[in-house]
Amino acid sequence: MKHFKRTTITTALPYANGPVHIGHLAGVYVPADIYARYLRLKGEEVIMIGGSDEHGVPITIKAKNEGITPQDVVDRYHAIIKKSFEDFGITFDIYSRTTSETHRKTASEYFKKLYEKGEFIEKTSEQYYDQEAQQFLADRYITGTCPHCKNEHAYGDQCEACGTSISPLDLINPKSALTGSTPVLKETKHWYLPLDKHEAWLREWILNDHKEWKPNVYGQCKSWIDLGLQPRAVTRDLDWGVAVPVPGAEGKVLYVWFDAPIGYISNTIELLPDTWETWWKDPETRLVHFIGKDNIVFHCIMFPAMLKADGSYILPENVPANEFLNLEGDKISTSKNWAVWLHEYLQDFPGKQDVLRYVLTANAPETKDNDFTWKDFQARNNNELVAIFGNFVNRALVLTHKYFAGKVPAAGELTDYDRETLQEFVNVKGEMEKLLENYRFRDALKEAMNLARIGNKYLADTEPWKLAKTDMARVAAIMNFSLQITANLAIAFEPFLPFTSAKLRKTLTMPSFNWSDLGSIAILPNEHPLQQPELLFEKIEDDVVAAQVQKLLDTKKANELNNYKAPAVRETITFDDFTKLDIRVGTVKSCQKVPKADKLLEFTIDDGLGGRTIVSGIAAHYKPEDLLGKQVCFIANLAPRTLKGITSEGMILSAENADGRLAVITPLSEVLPGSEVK
RNA sequence: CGCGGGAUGGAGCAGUUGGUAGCUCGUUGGGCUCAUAACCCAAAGGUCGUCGGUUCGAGUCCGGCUCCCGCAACCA
Repeated sequence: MKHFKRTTITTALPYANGPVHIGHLAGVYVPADIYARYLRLKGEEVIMIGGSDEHGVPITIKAKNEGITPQDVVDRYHAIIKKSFEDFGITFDIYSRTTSETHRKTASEYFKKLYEKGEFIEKTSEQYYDQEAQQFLADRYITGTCPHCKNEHAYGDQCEACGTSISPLDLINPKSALTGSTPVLKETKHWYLPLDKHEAWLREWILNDHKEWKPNVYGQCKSWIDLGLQPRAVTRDLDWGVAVPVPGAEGKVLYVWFDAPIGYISNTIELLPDTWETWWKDPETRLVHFIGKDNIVFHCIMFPAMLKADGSYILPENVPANEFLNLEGDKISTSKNWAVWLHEYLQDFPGKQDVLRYVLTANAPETKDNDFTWKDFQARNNNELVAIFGNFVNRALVLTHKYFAGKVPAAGELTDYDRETLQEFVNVKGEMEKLLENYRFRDALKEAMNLARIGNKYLADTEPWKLAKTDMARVAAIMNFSLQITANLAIAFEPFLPFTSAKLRKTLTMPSFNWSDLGSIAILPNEHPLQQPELLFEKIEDDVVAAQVQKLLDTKKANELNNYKAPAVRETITFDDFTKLDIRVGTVKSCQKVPKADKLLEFTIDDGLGGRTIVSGIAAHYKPEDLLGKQVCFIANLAPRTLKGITSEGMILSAENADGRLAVITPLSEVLPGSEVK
């Protein structure tokens, strides 16, 4: 493996139209922080760059909807995001924003340099323009009739009814989603980065030189390159963003995908105004982009093409993109509020940053989409952190305080069993390094956890509490050995669980510590003083996770209601059509469940004409006794139908709610059975 | 037939160049009692989405199909 002098870590810039959630953390920030902490612990030079992405159309839409300025929107979310990262222990060297003056200047100059070098091509095209809103419309903000299936609510890029991709120009009867007005076609000029000209070296660089990239990353790049790269627009007609700094570009800004990655550079400049170039241009610097799977082509193809077009920059050494984290079986969604928000977690679980860090790492979506559930969160805390890690540390410290007054007792000659145990973790440093340097954080964490497992087994097998009656010298040796394992835990967990590691080091009176000590059993000297143990983790009770689940269920319920739109009215019918329907009121004389059918209830209805039998599929919503004696409306002249061997003579009417719940229709006051409904 | 990734015991995940399927949690039984009813040992549980092919031998290679996720607006 190539040796580097220093490492520049970038983390995907969270879009400042909402707070950060566990999906962002699991995909990007937790792994990046583990990597950064690990490298620092080894004494390497490293910077971790972060910031908010604050430009783009959705922010302007959100601002418009709320009646505030885009700046208000990004100020609000930037503050929340920055604070929650800090409290969570993500160790950015800088967390800035793309609305900063430094960024505006940097991005502007970056564009200008490429422009002057002739790295762009100019194209004029016709696009839909909303005269009322005075802006060009993104494809998604144009609706109209689908040319294929005639669905009237197709979007400018795709018809969700028939699934075909379409161009906004094909839409019949286009309408602006912003104002509802009919947009007009208008010519506009844009600058494009000709990715096709970069294809040859990109192919060589990724497909030959970086076969070690993760399969999802490599596969997606290969697919793009094999399909042939197309020029991509780097400017847009919009008033929120970095102005395009060349003549003839009034009212145009840099497109976010061009703008945002330059944020990595401008934030480095803000951090290190004098030496930033070392971190971006020296071939002995390792550049690593931590991102989610949705951002792969931007970081592997487009941003490298931008860097190459400039000519003075290094290219990323790796782009360890993660897959996605789902929440309780459904995908996380900012707009549907289906998420565990970091700032809310920090409020609901004070002091438990490491629990979330642990769960997100142990279940990180490194190779495929994974699922976060509160039940799993509780189980991993109670059965792993508390029971294995916390418990071992507590055992070792309590026993030492009991037998040796809180001072590290003298080590003894190693027995065969001691040596056997040592053999199990003497290589832990090398193993963890190999895994961490290959971005396999989940496995590296498992390796660290294994130390605690070894410790528990060691205590169970050596049984110092029994030997205390006969052989205190051996007990001393056992406790020394156990405490050395505990010290190893403090080092090994620093990248993963920094708060816990700090607490543990305090208890062990270990002000300084070295990664290179990992695997050693001579970390703590004889007579080294220990503090009173405090519990590293505490159990999370059922009611706490139940409350979180309930919070999500409430959200889900609220979403269903918010998203509910009454179905469109059907085709007009004549009065004659209506009179064909014979709707009556009847009284329920008897009602019972139909055997071997989940949904069916069998009714006997007094219809004033001698009674009739009706079978209705509402067993999931009503118990038979709920409806006995009640009056219901039914269609009296519907052709009979046999259900589960019972002939149903009509249909009982009920209304269906958004969540699928059924409500039987009943007259407001009692009428004679058989009365007509008109 | 748009492109990429995924589908492995109850749950969540590993499975490197094809050679008798592993890990953590959970479950069951036993042991221990220093420890946050924690810890240790053992066992049960999978025809590796599906159909077909290559091979002495396939979770692993090839082809068809099904389902999930992502990209093509926004979103890790």
